[in-house]
Amino acid sequence: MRHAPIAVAVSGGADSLFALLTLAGGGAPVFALHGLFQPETPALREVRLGLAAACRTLEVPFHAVDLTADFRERVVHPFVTAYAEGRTPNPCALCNREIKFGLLLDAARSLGAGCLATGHYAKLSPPCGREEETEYPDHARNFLELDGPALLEAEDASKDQSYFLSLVPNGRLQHAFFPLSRAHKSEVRATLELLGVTPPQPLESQEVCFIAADYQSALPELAQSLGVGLPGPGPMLLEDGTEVGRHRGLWRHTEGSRRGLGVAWKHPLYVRGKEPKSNALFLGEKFSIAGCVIGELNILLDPQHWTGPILAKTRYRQTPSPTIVVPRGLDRLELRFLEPESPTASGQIACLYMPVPDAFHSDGRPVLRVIAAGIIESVLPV
RNA sequence: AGGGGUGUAGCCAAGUUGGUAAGGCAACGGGUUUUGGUCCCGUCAUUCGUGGGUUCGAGUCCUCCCGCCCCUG
Repeated sequence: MRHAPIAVAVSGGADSLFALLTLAGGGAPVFALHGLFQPETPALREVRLGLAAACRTLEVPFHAVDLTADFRERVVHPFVTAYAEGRTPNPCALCNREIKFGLLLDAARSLGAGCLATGHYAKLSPPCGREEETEYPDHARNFLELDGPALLEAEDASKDQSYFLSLVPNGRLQHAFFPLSRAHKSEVRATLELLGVTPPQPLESQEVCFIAADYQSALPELAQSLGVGLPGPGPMLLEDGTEVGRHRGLWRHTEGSRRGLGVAWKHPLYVRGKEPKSNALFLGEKFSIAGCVIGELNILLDPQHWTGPILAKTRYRQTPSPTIVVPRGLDRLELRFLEPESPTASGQIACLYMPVPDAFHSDGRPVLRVIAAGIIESVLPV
């Protein structure tokens, strides 16, 4: 039986190139798909041409699709709007939902692909277009078969990106494929080196891809180009109401942050909260939060199966920690952390995990499955 | 005007019986990192309001002047 080809999303970086090489070497029909997310600069043009050249060498068809307008509308605009309204957005999570596994996946399928592979470090069980894996015991398989495919943490814990993928709906994950699920970063580098392949974009993608430097210096211009107004300077207040200075815009600060306040105090001052209405920034000592309320939910496993311990992650680099989940109406969840967590902000992503029974990574830690995620609307004080 | 106090880096602030300038904050730089943030590391006073003096040696003692604060009139 003839399988539909697999499209491989190639950004120009090492990880997606490794994904392409892995699949192209596997004998299955593949083609490369390069999404243009931003207006093409000379540097981006170099990346695109480099990818096209690499694909010619590999004898893999290469396609490029222009998604700049959609990216601007669905990722950049909400990003700017969120800051303007006092939230702290997570554009990467939105991009995965809207663009990579939204429009780019659509493009892949309209080009005849059955699946879209990307260079993300995450795991799907079963992977798109493949049989269920047999590496786990029965308990695990029974759990993984519920509402599949199951989105799992990657083998390489330090690179796991399931958090950023957690807003992608089930129906979309069915067509996703992550060749790097078991790869380690060092392996990716070594393989590329061995094959003598140099990624057209040598630097790791980090920070916000559509912002060259830091967001603070780029946001005013972005906002202006999108016609979004950013609030201006306002007071910085201690909790007793003492004004200790002026901030240059609430969007420059986020809850829990310390740096950039410019206020010399007896101890470090942290942002305890913002009040868009009065344009005030509240400062105080370092603090923790007891939980949060999330909306815009993406339920990946029916809550009737949420019978085991649930772990939550409210930021990318955080060990998932035990949480009680309480429904709040029909479309919200309240997370109550068993232990206080460091602060997070509205607009950020909370991702919920459950350990897969009897399933462990090679380093012994349990395999975690993403069961739901949502966007943080408010945080609960300790 | 009189009495008391005080003056150490951008801010706060230690500096012991004089011995050759702690620490915190901020800032800047770097590290970790496909969001923001946290965190970690590094850099940051040849000089202690100013001018003299005592001393082998003074931020630390004496003294002049200057500034600021408080109290009394």
